[in-house]
Amino acid sequence: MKVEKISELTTNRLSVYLRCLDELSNEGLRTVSSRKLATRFHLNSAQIRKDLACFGEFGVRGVGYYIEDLREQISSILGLDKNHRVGIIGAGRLGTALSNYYGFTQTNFDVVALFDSDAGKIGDKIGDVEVFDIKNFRKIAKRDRIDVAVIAVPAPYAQDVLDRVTKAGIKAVMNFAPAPLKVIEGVKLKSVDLTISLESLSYFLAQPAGSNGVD
Amino acid sequence: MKVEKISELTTNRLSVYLRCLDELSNEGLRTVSSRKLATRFHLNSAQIRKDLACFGEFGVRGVGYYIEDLREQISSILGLDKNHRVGIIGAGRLGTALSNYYGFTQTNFDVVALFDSDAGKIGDKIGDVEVFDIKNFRKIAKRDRIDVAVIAVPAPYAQDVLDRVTKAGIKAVMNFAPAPLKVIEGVKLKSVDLTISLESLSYFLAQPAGSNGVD
DNA sequence: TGATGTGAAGCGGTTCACAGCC
DNA sequence: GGCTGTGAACCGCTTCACATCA
Repeated sequence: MKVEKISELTTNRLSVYLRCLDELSNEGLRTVSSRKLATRFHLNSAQIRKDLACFGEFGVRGVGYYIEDLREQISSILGLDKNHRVGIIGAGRLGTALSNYYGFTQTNFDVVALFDSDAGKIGDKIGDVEVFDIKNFRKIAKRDRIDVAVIAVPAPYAQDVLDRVTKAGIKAVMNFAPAPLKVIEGVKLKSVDLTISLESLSYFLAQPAGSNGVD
Repeated sequence: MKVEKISELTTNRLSVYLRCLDELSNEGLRTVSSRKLATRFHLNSAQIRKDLACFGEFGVRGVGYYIEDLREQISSILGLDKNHRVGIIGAGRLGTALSNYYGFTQTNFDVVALFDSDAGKIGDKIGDVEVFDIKNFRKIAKRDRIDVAVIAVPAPYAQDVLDRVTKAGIKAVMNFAPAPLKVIEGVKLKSVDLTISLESLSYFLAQPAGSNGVD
């Protein structure tokens, strides 16, 4: 077992492994080897072993991994046994869509508040989540024990929003605005930039057929 | 100018540079050096120069880059001067939210059709986009000249949908389902996995404060 | 002088290959 | 025999440092 710093790429893959194990578990399997996992889900067996070895010796030589045991181990590593309370900033189309997103509703993340600066939206309810004035973020965040912020505002406002939520003590932020943001030490920022993804597709389609690589 | 294979990381950054240049352009600036670009937008100047050098010599020594000229060059490289027609498979919450997403409506991507297998949804209109039976994908894709597919169905159906759209000749696919998908040669697949992003935040929050790296 | 474009060095992640264990 | 865990090799991306040019 390594004690070095864990790469984010490794933890990202743990998420993937977990979902693969869920599928195998649903099929009633009890054990799986890294090779079987790899061939079935288009992964690399050495990488699976190396990723898991960062956190302990979960496997049994000659056998593989016990699926249920490994699921629990990975869940625990990823902190999926702890609940988080999410505040979404931006009650526009994206923000309201996210507040209903099953990824939030079916996991250990609960959306407990929306925020906006538009007086016309403040006080609205999206599902059973209320829209608050962004000016009251600190107060509401404290009252509702929000520990994760989701930025779903237009790009020009994203940095301001990020600064505001980090000043309120939020340590984990997911950003959907297509803008490069600067975050202070000790805060985790994950950006999902659909613009980049779309333009990447655009670039691919602009290449002469067959001359470009594929994911 | 290199003629080697262009890394996807490079083209992703071109998207970022383009938006940075848009901002500078709006401020009325005419030129910018890689160093100024880097310090202002939290980027690396050497990387900017190297990325751009892959496609030509756009800069002027002693001066920097002409903003308007560079914007046009990058737009052209990314194929943003060509229009694309998007079909979204999955008319659930995510699919319908995406069909209204400004990223689609304000760029060279037009959403022209939605698809679903739920008879209760087929024939509906989301905005002015109709929902078709996924069984008719090939026919509608041809009729409406769809060249980009967006997968917004639950994970267990994602691979089937991907196979169907690639068989219909689609060469560029954006996937929102949290599942590792296998794609045939010559097709570009971009996956946006919110589950991974959320679990990454969960992992970070589960670490003892200060022991974990930050983006 | 000031900035680009680029070979070379550095670094981190992936893959290989095998010792060690069940 | 089969599979894990892991040092070593490999590979690709990033960063440095500087020759080159306006």
